[in-house]
Order: sequence, then C-alpha cells, then structure tokens
Amino acid sequence: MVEKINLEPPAVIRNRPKIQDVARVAGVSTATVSRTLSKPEAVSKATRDMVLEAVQATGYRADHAARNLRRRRSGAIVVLVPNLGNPFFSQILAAIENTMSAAGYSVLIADTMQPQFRKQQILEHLHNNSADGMIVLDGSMAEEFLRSETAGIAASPVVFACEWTDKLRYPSVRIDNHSGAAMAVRHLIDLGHCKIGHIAGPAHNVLTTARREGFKAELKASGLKIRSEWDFDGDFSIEAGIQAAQSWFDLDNRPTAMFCASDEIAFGFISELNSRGIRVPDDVSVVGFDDIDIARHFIPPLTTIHQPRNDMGEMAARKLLANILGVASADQQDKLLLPVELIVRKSTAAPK
Amino acid sequence: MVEKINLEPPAVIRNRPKIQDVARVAGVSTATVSRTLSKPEAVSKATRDMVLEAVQATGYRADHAARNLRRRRSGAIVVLVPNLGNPFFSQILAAIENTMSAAGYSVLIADTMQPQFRKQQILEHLHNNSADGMIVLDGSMAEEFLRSETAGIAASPVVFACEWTDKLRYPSVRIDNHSGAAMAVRHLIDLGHCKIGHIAGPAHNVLTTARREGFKAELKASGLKIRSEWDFDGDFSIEAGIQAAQSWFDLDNRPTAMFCASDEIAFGFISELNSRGIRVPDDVSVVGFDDIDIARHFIPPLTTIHQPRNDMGEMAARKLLANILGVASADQQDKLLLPVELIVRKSTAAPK
DNA sequence: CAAGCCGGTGTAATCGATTACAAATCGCTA
DNA sequence: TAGCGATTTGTAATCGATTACACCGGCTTG
Repeated sequence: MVEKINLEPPAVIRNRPKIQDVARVAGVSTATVSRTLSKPEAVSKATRDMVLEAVQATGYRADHAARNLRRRRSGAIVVLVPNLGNPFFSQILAAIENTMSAAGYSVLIADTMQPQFRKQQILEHLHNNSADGMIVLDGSMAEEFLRSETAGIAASPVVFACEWTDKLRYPSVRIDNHSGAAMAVRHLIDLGHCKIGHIAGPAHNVLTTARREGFKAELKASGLKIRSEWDFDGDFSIEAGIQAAQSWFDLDNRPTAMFCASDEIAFGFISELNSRGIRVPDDVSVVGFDDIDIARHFIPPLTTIHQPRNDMGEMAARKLLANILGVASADQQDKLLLPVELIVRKSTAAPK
Repeated sequence: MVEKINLEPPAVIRNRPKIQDVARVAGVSTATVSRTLSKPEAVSKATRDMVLEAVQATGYRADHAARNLRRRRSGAIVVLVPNLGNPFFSQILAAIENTMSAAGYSVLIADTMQPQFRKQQILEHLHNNSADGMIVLDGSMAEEFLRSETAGIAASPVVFACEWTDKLRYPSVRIDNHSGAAMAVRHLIDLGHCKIGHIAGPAHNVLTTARREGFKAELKASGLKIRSEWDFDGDFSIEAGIQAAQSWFDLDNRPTAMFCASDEIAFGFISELNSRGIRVPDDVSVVGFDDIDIARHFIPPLTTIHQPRNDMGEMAARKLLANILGVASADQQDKLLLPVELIVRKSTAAPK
C-alpha cells in the first residue's frame, strides 16, 4: 500500500515542464496556454492570470524546436563572413546582430574561409529550414549560389552587403566605392600631387574593380597620366601593403602619393616604409579606405574614406527582414548605395 | 472525365519534398529512408542505392526543426561576446566557429553590449532548446547565470573563455594573466627601468585584477616601489590609453615605462603622446597585452604579451563539445590555463 | 529438423507546440 | 424569452523526422 505512492509517476517533478504541465496546473487546455503566451488579447483576463501564474510556478519555457516545426520557420538567419578575424567585418556583424536580435531573430555565423566543400555546405542552412534568410558579406559566394540555383533549389531571402554580384538578382547594400576612390584621388590632387599610385585589393573582387576604376576615372578627369607600374596588385591585408612598399621603394620614379584600397594596406605600407626611413606624409602621402577604428590613432593618423559600417549592417538586416516578412519591396530598392566620406587626417600633405 | 485528372493533387510537384516523398519514390518506408541517411550501415546496399537515388531525384533535405524536435537537441551553440566589434574577440570567435562547424554545430552569436533586460534574455537560449551549450567570453555575465540558477533553472553545458568567474563552478579556458603581466614587467626591469607604471582595464574585471596583481607582484619581487599615482584606471579601449597619456603627461615625476593591460590602450597612449611630441621608446617604453594583428605593424611595432587566441577558441569549443556529448570530464581540467609569450618589438628600450 | 539468432524492413508512436475548427458561454436585442 | 453575434475555450490535427518495437526470412547450430 505504502509503496504504491512511490510507484506513481512523479508528474510534478518532470525534467522540463511542457505546455501540458502548465495547462494542467492552470486547469485549462494547452491551446489556451499557447494563446496566452502568443496572443494574450485573445484570452480573458481571468484565465490569462491563471496561466501566467502556472507558467511562473512551473518555470515553463516554450520549446523552440517544436514551435519552429509547427510555424515552418526557424527564427534565425545566417551571416556569411569572409575572415571573421577582420575587424571591418566584425563591426558590420555587430550591427546586423543588434538589428536582428531586436526583431527577435538569432544570428548564425559562418566563416567562408573554408575549403570548397564546406562552402557549398553553408547554403544548406537555407534548404533545411535552419535559417530563414542570409546576409552575404562575401561576394565570391555568388558562385555557390549560382550552382545551387541551377540545381533547382528554391530561392530564399538573401541580401548581399558590402560586396555584391551582378550575376544574380539578389538585393544588395553597399557603399559608393567608385566615388569613394575618386574622392581620395581628388584630395591628393587638390594637395598638389600629380604622381599618384594605387594599391589594389584582391583580383576578381568587385570592390577592387570599383575602387580601381574610381581611381583611374578621377586621374583621367584631371588629365593626369595613369601609369601601370604605379598600380600595384594586392589584397586587403597588411601584408599586401608591405609588399607594395617594397615595390614602391624599388621604383626609380616614385609616386608622391598612394591611394590604398583598404586601411590595412595603408598600415602595412606606412609601417614598412617607416622601417626604411621613409616618412609619411613628409616623403609620401597615403590615403586609406574603410576608416577602421585604429585609423584615427595610427601614427600618423590616417586620411581615409569612411564607410558607414553600422548603417550598412543595419540596412542589410532591415532589408532581409522585409524580404523574410514578405513586405512589398516597392519602397525597397534592390541596390542600396550608401554614401562615403573623406576623413582628412595627417597621412596626407602637399608634395615636397 | 477529363477534368478529373486535373483534380488529382499534384503529388509530385510538392513545394518541398519530405521524407514521405522520398519513401514513395524509392518504394520503401520512411524509416528506411531515415536510416539510410543517418546510419547507412544498417541498410542493405541495394535499398541504400535506391534511396539515395530517390533523394537525388527529389532534391530532399531533412528538415532540421523536425529532426531537432525528435532528437531533443538543437545542433547549435551560443557564443556570448562583449563588443563584437573588437578584433580580439572576433578572432577567438573565428576559432570557435571553425571547431564547432567541423563538429557539425552551428554557432549563434549574441552581443552582451545590450540593455540589462536583453542580457537576461540571452540565457533563454539554453532554456528553450535553441542551443545545446554556450561559450561565454564576458565574465560579467556571471551574475545573470547566478540569477538564473537561483531561479531553479537546470544547468546546461557552459564554458567560460578568456574571462571567468569564481562565483560559479563552470569550466573555463584562459591564459595565465598573472605571469603575462609579470613577464612584461620583468622585461622592462631587465632593460633597466625602475619607474614603471600601469594602465589597467575596466574596474571589476577579472583580467584587470589578475594583470594588475601580476604587475605589482613582479615589482615587489624586484624590490621596486609601487606608486599608486603611476597606476591608472581605464578600460581596454584606445580612449583609455589617450586618457592615461594625458594623466601621464601632467605628472611631475613620470614613469619611464608603462605596462598596458591591452594593445589598444597602448596604441591610444602612444598615439596621444606622439601628438604631444613624446617619442616611444625614446622617451618612454610601452608594453601592451594581447598581440592583436596590428601590434606588429604599429609605429613603433609594439612589444606585447601574446595570447594564443586561436588555441583559446579551439580549446573552449572542444571543452564545450565534450560537455555536450557527456564525455567523462576526468581528463578534462576544469580550468585550462594557456601559456602566454613575451614578444619583444620596438616600443621598449633602455631608459635614457 | 526445430530452435535461435540476425540482418533488414515496416508500422506507428513520439518529440512539443500551434492553430483550424467546433463548441460553449455570455450579453443583448427584438 | 428566443435568437443572434461576439467572445472565450477546448479538441484534435498538424508540422516532419526519428526510432522503439515487431516482424519476416534466411542461416547457423544442436
């Protein structure tokens, strides 16, 4: 007799309370509990209070897997980042995270610096319901998207940010790279430079192309000669700046000013020249691109093109949200071009 | 008669194929399809081939929400990052992401620079099955954990990394901050400095305390005086370095060397002094802490304490995985202390 | 030749919440 | 007071995959 009590299943001491438990405690149906939690106005005050009390008492938390299954959504998005370690991207990421989490979405990150087979795998997120959308900061992922499209896989909400692609019709948020580059060159010309060089980003990158073209266009507009030996290939890294500095150093006829496709390039360039006794801006002027945090505090403080990183992340997130929610894209431009700004600091001066 | 054909539901042209569709096409049961995909060795080669073919034909992708619901797991973890924009953290994050994604887990990010009510909300991930575990890079989140523990919420796998807390029994991965600081000071003493100051991190932070104590301990061990007016409060930012530079500048009796609790502090300090005509290392030596990427290329290249960021992220991820999978923690130390390294560059020299 | 075992497969219960639909209740008017 | 609509609540189907259990045939073994 006495043992029988112990044989009863410990109904109250379940591991994790489920909606059934709350319903039982509150003396209502599971439907009512669910409604109380998702649209409280559909439930009378009296029962609402009872339910909320029962939720408190049981410590109930709705299981997201179950909810997502039924609602046919995941409540998460993926951000594809090339090189997470780069502060430029992580700040955009921060803005995206803020905007999305305020809207009730979680943010999954995926680093695209991965072997090829993993890159392809990343897109699975969109096909298996583990994400409702994707923000792509890596233009080179366009190929992967193309491949999956030709594989007949349905399109999901995708927004490109920073980088973009013309091969696909996805919306994008980006800055005006062309005029940014032009502004940088204009500034150097205004200072009196006429021997102006360029250190470019990685080959086959849309940003590299846009900035290089802006650079050339402004030179041409001012009637200055474009000399290919002053136009260095690189990537966006510090190392590329160092490489370019060596090449620059070896030139017989050196440009007196350099426009770098990124701040990091500029840092590497200045740092390497500095160790060889060349001074910036005394011996050569340098303009960067991006305006990352340290730019302001580098020695010398770097003249650069400011990108509104926060705005860019936020706009990308908003656009993605609008696409996910199916808001009419009438007022949503497909290409959002954000303005840039020239920040003049101490790394540029008139030529000697 | 003819219309009747059109009234048939277009069974083949479903929106998204489900396991039922694959089963029908392959002529087997859903159980067999599931088994083929999750443990192929339990299925005969003949049927396996049929199923895989059907998967190809239909373009089937297992729905994660459904799988997670049944498997009672989410396949994702959360990383709590204070200030995502900080490159120091984003590099650790990159290492975590690599390790976790290789293990088949997704990584959710959450920025803890949020209003209080959102901080509390972050822990919900662990309570509603939207994450299987959590890596915490923000020691100050310990309070939220405490609060949720006293609220009787079951503990989930959690690992602290970089920062930690002694109030809770969670495992942690961290560097040896105390000896890092001591090494920095030792280096300065070896160069001949005896007036050594410190710029600290934010108050109430474990790293601040550990590094400050390492700093003081080494001074004391060498019989040098500890002067409180040479010990500046701050945080880990560039701004803090600038502030400290102003205070340093105003001193009558200035230290000839400064140990900074972060590289960013050092940058701000050097940058501000530079604009006031004070040279590093000629007039004052500076040691940083962290060895972030730009440290090597700053002007002057920064002498600093190197943190193995990649190892730290990877170890934290591994430890979390072990906890999630329930691997015996016998060989798993609760506190993993990673070694640091002094990197001597050009920002330190013998005093004049 | 019967019993037992094993690899391979199908049936159906299950994970936990949401929600369409039905039913009950209440108030108010004709 | 009957009847109608509005409000509130409950019942049960549903989301889609996983997996416990049962079953079946074939092979080994005593």
